[in-house]
Amino acid sequence: MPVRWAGRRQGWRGRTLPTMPPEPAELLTRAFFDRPSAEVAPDLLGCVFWSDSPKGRVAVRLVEVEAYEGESDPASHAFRGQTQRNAVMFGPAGHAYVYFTYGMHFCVNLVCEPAGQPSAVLLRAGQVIEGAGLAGERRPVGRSPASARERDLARGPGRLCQALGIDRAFDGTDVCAPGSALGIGPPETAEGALRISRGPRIGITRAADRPLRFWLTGDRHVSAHQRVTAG
DNA sequence: GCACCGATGTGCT
DNA sequence: GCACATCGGTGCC
Repeated sequence: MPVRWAGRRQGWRGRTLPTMPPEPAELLTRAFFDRPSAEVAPDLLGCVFWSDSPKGRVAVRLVEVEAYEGESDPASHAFRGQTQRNAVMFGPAGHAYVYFTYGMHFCVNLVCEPAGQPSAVLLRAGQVIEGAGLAGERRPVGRSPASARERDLARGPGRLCQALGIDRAFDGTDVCAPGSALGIGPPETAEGALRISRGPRIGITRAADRPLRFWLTGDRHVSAHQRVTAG
């Protein structure tokens, strides 16, 4: 009998895991996301995030995330208060905040903490574990070798959204609700103790020293180079 | 492998 | 205007 561990408030790292079913049938609960983003972020590593469309499902195993806080975090979109663009960040936990950036890319975050306390975790990179064919169709055909193309399918926040077909239409999607176009579940298999590194966030200029980026140590699907390790 | 740069839309200082 | 939670190409090591 599988333990309903996805419903626990705490993360599961360091615990002995029960045998999981082959399909990620269980969803992470809203209580899981109802915590500070810096606590949620490392617990998301190894989890399975997916999108459903008429063409099928694409699922990734998350390998790199970044925590963004609210008014205390100058790098957060919520820092200057609520606008139409960032409204979802000010809503309840467990919803997807999708924004458009650099004129051509989307990024997806999962909102943490209760309504009125804006914080979120940016999903920066993953390993495609289901629907690689569909993900490849959505990504431009490059000249790279096949192994690099597999690695690059969802390596980086813009690529991850492209592979999963995520755009602004997904803004506000409840990832904790069964049947949503976006969903997230616990790791598919007991992975043992994951080796997690942390360091400064990427691509920001303000509060660039805070170590709020988390990634799986040594994983080749992580987006940027793993220069800085602080634990 | 690494550095640089242009493409592009949106939301602000 | 300009800064941006980016990416893919080119050129060089």
